[in-house]
Amino acid sequence: MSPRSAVRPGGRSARVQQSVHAAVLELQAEQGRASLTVPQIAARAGVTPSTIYRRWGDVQELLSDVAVERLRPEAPPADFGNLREDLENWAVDFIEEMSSPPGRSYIRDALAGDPDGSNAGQCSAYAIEQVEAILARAARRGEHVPDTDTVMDHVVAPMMYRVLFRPGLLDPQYARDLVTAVFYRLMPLP
Amino acid sequence: MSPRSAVRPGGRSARVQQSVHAAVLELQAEQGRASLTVPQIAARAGVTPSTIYRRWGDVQELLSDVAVERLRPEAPPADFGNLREDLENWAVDFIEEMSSPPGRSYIRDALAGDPDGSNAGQCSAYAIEQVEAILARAARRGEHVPDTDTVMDHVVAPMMYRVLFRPGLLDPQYARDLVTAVFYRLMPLP
DNA sequence: AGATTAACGCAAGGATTTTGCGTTAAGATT
DNA sequence: AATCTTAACGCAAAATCCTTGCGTTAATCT
Repeated sequence: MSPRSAVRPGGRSARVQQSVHAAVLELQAEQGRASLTVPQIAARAGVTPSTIYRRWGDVQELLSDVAVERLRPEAPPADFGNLREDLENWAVDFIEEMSSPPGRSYIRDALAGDPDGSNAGQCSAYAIEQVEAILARAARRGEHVPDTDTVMDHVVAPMMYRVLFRPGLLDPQYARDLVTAVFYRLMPLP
Repeated sequence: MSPRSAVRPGGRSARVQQSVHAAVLELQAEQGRASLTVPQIAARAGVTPSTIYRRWGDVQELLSDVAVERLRPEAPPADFGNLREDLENWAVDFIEEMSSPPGRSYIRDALAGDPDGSNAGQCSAYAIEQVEAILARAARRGEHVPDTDTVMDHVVAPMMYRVLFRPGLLDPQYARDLVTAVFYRLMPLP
């Protein structure tokens, strides 16, 4: 749920949403998100504060809304011709994006202003979508592929756990090692 | 960091912290955490709002402080005599606590009002402490044990990911399956 | 016991949030 | 295309919350 409830999709409402989002991004870049206030965002966006309060409720829900939009993947995962490289490169890109200061900030904002968990669900839906694209492509090639949930549990989840709870233990090699472990697990036992 | 900076540990400061924490828990139980305000908490605790503002900054940091305290394990993991059962039972307890409505609420609060990530770090430190206790006990018995990080990455992280991002996919059997997978991985390959 | 100073209470001033009401314009109907 | 309905907006007043200066209390140190 971007805005508080179903919003008229076009015209003035769309313009307001766009200018408010743009104002948030501008002000975040200028002064960080700690000191953002609704009246300030409203002034920059050219709307009245009450418009923001009625539509988003408070600053956090607005920031959560903006964060989810910025976390949406912009392109399908790159195709390297085989599952292993596809997964490894996607995981490395993912960890680099999510562990960067803005990435971590967006994740925390997305979770913080999300009373019903729908924004968090959208974040995982983005990751699932990307993983499934990689797995489906590999399956079409005839490769043996793990379940989506296996990749989510053992590649995505460990990375996100460290982003949220253990920053400082994150580097591209960690992402590669997690992918390697999934392939190791994929091999048949004696 | 519970309070904003080093706080005098005893006497009046300790009483204020205790009564404020108690007030938060009471009001949370009575009316949920969405409508909590600092003046309301202050009134219930018998202190002035400025005391709370100066010590915790805002409602979120206070809630984060309270949440971390409630997430602290109360006892060391139960001893069933072998690693497998110790881990399985601990993981089941963990998932039940973390996926319950209050558990999820505390985790989200702990993350939300935590500008520098220290409260989040404390949460993972609690889990690490419990896991290490289980592993050390098994090692003393002479059992073959996985690394702490392996358990954190492939048991704790997937559970926490689902708690935060995919509620509805959580049950005790999932916790057991994650532990099973770690043991499967522990077996030597041909 | 006395000195030092962190933490608290009070109260004023400033900023933010809420709310009622009139107006605008998006989407539906004919 | 003109009209109707009502969601969304702007404005402004009122309520609430947050900040801050200053005097007081009491925890800690010597």
